[in-house]
Amino acid sequence: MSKSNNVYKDAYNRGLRLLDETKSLPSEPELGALLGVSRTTIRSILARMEETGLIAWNKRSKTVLRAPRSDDFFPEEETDTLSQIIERSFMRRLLAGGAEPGMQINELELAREIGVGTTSVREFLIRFSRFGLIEKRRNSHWVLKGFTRAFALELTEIREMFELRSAAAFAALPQDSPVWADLDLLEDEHRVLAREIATRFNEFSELDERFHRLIHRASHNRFIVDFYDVIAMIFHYHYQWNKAQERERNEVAVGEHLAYIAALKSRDLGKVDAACRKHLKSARHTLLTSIPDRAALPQQ
Amino acid sequence: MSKSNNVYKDAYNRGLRLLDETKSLPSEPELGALLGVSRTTIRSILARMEETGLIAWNKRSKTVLRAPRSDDFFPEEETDTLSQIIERSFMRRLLAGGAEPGMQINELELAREIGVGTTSVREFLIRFSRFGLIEKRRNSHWVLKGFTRAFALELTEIREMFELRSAAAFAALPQDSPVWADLDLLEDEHRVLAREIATRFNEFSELDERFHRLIHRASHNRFIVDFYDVIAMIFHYHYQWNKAQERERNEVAVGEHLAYIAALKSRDLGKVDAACRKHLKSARHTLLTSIPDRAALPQQ
DNA sequence: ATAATGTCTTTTATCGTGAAAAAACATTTT
DNA sequence: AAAATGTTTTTTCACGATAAAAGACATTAT
Repeated sequence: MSKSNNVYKDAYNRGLRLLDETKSLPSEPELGALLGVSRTTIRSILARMEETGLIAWNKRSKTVLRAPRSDDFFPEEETDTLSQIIERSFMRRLLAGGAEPGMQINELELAREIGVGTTSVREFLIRFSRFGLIEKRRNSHWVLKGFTRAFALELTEIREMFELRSAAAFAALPQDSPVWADLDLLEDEHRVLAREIATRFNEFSELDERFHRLIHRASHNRFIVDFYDVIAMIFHYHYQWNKAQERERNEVAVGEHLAYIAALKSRDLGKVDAACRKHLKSARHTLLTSIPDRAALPQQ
Repeated sequence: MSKSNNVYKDAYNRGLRLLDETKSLPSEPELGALLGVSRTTIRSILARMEETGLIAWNKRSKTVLRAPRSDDFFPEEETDTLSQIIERSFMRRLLAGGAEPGMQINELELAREIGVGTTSVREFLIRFSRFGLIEKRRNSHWVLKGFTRAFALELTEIREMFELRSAAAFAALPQDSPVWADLDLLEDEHRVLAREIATRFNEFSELDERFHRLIHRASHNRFIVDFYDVIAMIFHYHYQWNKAQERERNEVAVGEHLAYIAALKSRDLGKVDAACRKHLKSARHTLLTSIPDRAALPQQ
């Protein structure tokens, strides 16, 4: 089958949304920059839009003829990257239970089960390995280390170390740094969310990630910034499967974020440290309580 | 060409060294455990040893007939992993100069130049990316971030954070922990090396790695332990190309290690912290002085 | 009965191949 | 002349295929 055209389909869908807003589309290079794809892909998109009667296309003129209907869009599942598909499948198995630490991971079996080539699975596993959940045996299989209590503790230990340092660096940033404006915007979003938490509590996870990434960026250290990928991945799946008291948890977290933001704005390192510690402590607690404790298992 | 048989060749070479020591070889499973390969590979090795008249092999009896000659060994370069070959090629280019930050990395070109398939190069780049020297642009090329001063500073910042914590954890380990014996052994090796530093200074780098890995392991944190891979990789290549004052540098470092070891044994956290800081400071200095300062380059 | 050897099956590592997407080059339009 | 469009080339991504290596099963020896 070689390569799927999900880049095209995804960009096409996003392109359809542009049609609502204007009478005519901009130049090809501009569209490319807007949708984050090459001109080659833009031209395929335009060609299809012309075919389906959405636009009239002649060289520079790209006039919108009608608004897109829901059946103009490609189905969501066709716009995913192979690597996203594999990740989702893999995490489902991992969290579905029956995935005991020490268990071995079979590339061929995974590939067959998901219906993709072995190369893609191999590449996924290599990329995934930096999360510390799997490990490779030289010229042999991968071993699942498992999403255990030990894993969560090791992860949060580093997270706390990194975030305390980043927060301190953040508070020390000069007044004219653009991050303060970013922080103000995030603060507003937090305020709005706090007010409407009853109905919009599930929007917190995305806000949470943006907030912590902003702070970590102040470290100016690529290893710290990159480590947030591990945390984000874990929290992403954690949020998906642990829905217990989600509203309450998020409400508390929003409050902690606001206190944390106030501390940062005060630029008082003692206050920043305290607010950061408090939030990280409850984040750790939330994560830990959602992990089944299989303490007695052999763990090599 | 599919797969090279370097596993077999490397294990064969290591197997030849066993012939010097005994009159007859152990069972196949035992040999497998000894050389770290499967029985399938062991049997190929035995078959060849029989063919070349090194042993007489009949079921359980594997009698050594003669000592191996130098032409019995496979040439060194045939025993390397593909991934080692690619890494070496890649690092040579990176350090040879002309590799400016921001430069793009072409998988196909690399593959052609090294004479391997693109898959292997891709997998190498994915694995290598965790070192923070390269970065992938979404469905496009890789970008070289470069072995810059900024990189070295970010690397050492994390290293210091992790090692101070590990050293403290180490010093807090109970007296009956086996690490103290390991530490004693390493101390002896340091003493011996200190005495013969004039001629054996180039053996330091390997000892250095073993020492620091022992300390990091005390953290019981996979992220800390794994991070040492980044440091080890950088120092490995750094040692290879910066030979200026190698003897003096290593002599100083051995001394610092001995002081560091003494501090650990004292279990006095203040002393440990001081000795660790002192050593890390000079390690950082050594690394920084060997990096050409191309500060003015755009660095995205 | 345990542990080795002998044989067969499965999995991993690597390549060449081809379609999707990007990038480079050439031509036209404003 | 600058910026767009049109065309061609190159690179990335993903697959199936194949030899090396691992692993499983069957048989034999202690």
